[in-house]
Amino acid sequence: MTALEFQLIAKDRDSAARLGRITTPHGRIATPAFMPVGTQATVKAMTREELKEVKSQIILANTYHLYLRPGHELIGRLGGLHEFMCWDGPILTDSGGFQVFSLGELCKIREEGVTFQSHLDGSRHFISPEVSIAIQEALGSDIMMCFDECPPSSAEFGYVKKSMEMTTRWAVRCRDAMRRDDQALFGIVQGGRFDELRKESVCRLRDIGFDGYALGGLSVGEEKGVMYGVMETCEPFLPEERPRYVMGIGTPEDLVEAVYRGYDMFDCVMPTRNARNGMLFTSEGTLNIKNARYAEDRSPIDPECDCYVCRNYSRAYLRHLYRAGEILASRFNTYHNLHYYLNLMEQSREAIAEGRFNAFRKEFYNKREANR
RNA sequence: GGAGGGGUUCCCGAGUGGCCAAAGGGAACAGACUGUAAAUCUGUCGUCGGACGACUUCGGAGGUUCGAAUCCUCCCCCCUCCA
Repeated sequence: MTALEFQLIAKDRDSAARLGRITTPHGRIATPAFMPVGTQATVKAMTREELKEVKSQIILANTYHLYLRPGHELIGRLGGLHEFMCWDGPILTDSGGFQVFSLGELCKIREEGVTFQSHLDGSRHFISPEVSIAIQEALGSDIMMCFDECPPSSAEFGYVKKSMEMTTRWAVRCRDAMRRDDQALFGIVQGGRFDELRKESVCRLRDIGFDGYALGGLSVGEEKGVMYGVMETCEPFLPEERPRYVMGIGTPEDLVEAVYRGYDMFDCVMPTRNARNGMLFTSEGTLNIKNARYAEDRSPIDPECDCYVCRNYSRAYLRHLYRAGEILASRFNTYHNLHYYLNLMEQSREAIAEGRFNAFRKEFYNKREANR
């Protein structure tokens, strides 16, 4: 598999943090990297130009959603996802495994695959590892994800063990189903909160061999300590020369902690969804732009931020836009939040490159503490 | 001038003798959101008190009744139609 190259550029002295570079057919990605989520072939509220302005290097799209609408075959006929959505950078597609988890009762999971009902019209469908890969190949993403099962954090050992073993078998089927050689495939580590299952999952995936390795089944309701613990458990067993992706995280703190523990790629709906719900990220913590105390606040969202929104607009105006239900509120809030996340990653990379990630991490927390 | 309809808690609006501090919606205030069924969802929303409760409310004033937003009398205001 040569569709993806990973170069390890530097390792932090005092932590597991690492600086790297991924090369895909659609460009390079400096890691650690945050990947904005564009489930339905759009990062909600953002144009391509805006995504570039905030320095998005790679974005996500979702197999499940695009299969249902507009249909992966249609996207394939139109030249693939890059051409369809007019994004010429790298794209990672999630396999649809997470939807099996989040759609709950609409799904039935068996060894062959998952039968489910569309959340759009109730129609019945079937996705297996082979189908998921076929969809992702039609979409033409740079990085495909294995089709996996993502159990809730409350799942007990016996269930998680069986689930992880099935996910591992599915991983083999995914790899065997690949027909194209210009796409990379990442395996997904499962095993819930159980260290021995996580270890086993990592080792078995490593034996199969993937272009990169992802931790799945995190940020699904478990305690922070469990999440960080799983990262620590898996890290020593992950091949150093391959990118490591923690799926679905997280808060800014989660990202800093994951980088600290040696992970390279992250994605989360938090900056985009929460933006649309009025929650903004700043160097001093979060703020809810809906709150009455910003009614006459002339300051920018984050005094330390140099994004387009912070350079031009006041909290008072953004609060007004939100309350008035104006579409610009979603756009500005999303723009700022993505800028914050992507900037946090850029700063992390600089810190690692300069061998001061620990100090960076400490300062990150100090600023928050000072303004509580 | 005549006929009819109506004034309800910040707004709109249900309620027409007790189960009404009063449905529902909006606004307001606060919270949640982690591989997006999300520009979504939850809570509070007369005053005071932890809960139970107490007190003050349904245009105004009086009255009937054990009990009134609901019935009666007068007054004030608004709307529609006719002249």
